[in-house]
Amino acid sequence: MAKENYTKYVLLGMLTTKCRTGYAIKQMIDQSISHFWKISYGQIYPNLKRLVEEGLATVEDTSQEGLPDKKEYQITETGKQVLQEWLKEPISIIPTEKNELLLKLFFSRHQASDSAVKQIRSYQEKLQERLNTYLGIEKIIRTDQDDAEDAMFWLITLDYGQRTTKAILEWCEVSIEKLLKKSEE
Amino acid sequence: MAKENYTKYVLLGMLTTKCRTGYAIKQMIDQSISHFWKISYGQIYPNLKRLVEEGLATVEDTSQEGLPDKKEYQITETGKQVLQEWLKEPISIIPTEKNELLLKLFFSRHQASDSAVKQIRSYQEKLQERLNTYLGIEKIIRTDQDDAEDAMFWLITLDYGQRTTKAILEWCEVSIEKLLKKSEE
DNA sequence: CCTCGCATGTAACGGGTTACATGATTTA
DNA sequence: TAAATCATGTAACCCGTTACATGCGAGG
Repeated sequence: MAKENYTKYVLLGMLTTKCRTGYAIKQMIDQSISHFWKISYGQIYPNLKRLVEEGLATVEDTSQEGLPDKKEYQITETGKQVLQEWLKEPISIIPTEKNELLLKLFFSRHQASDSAVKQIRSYQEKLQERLNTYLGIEKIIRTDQDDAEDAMFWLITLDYGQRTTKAILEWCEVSIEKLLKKSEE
Repeated sequence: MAKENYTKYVLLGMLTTKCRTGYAIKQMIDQSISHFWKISYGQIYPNLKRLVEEGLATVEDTSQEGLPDKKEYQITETGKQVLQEWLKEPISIIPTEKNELLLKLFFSRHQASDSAVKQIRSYQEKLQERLNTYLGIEKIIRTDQDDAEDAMFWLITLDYGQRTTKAILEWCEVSIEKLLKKSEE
């Protein structure tokens, strides 16, 4: 029941795009999958090294004029196979995402109603910002013709974010109303 | 920027309900907030101990006939205050939940379309089950008149789960269609 | 001269899961 | 007699975040 090392597959997948360096991968992630998968350099660099050790990628040191040296990674055939096998593997469990707002609401009997309403409102604002970010990402994907082959799948993942965000936004409205009604009584 | 120890507040909150022992808390969580907050004994017991050390709860050893000994916890006044302060504190960030399905879809250009469709279908089934679980929880909440004061808030958190799940279910339908259309071409 | 962008890396720390250990009683 | 329920607890391990360290070059 070993926990899967997803980072490995993220890196492998990213190496199938134009990304070649740890730095570029990080940037790419921030602009594409960051709404459902964040990653830090603390994970990227050690794991890239590991990929090479496992024969799933190769490195090449490149010195650039006027810029710091890079390590350019490339996925190997074995790496591609490992990626494809993982893609086929069915997802075992849908993990439950922890939600601090819901946790607070769950115990909100110990709080004034308007205080709970405030919490939801601030959540709402943040979600609205998030929705805007999604629109930004969508623009990037639709503009960048380099990745036309990938675009469709990327847009599907984006759609997920947009739909769920909208649903939660509606929930915010409804819940605020419920709470206000209650405090009127 | 210290990471908050949410477990502490979960336990504090649970101690405001009928739960008195670590075992009972675990059960309660599994039946109520498990859809947005899971917890294991490995967290519960050490943290209960810590609550007592910090004066947020008290313990009492109880021996029962025919049953193992228990440690009955009770929240203190300080504990209640700490809980209430935390409830008021606005949520800093909405964390991004990691989603394995989206990760796979994002890289699905390296996979046959029907394989991606299979992934979504299996996700769909799991979500359907989850929706059923939510209905089960709803029944428990609506039946159990012990917790009438809490019920409203509990139902609000449930509603969140139901709405988002339905939205994702719709997304599944739409995405499958998109993929099928694509493979027809 | 300072900051930003490019670029790589590590160590400490903290949270959480899993597996293991124990043990009584009831029920099938 | 085996399994399930009640009940508590720990240690190993993994994953990930944060903070820190380094260093060059361009532009303001």
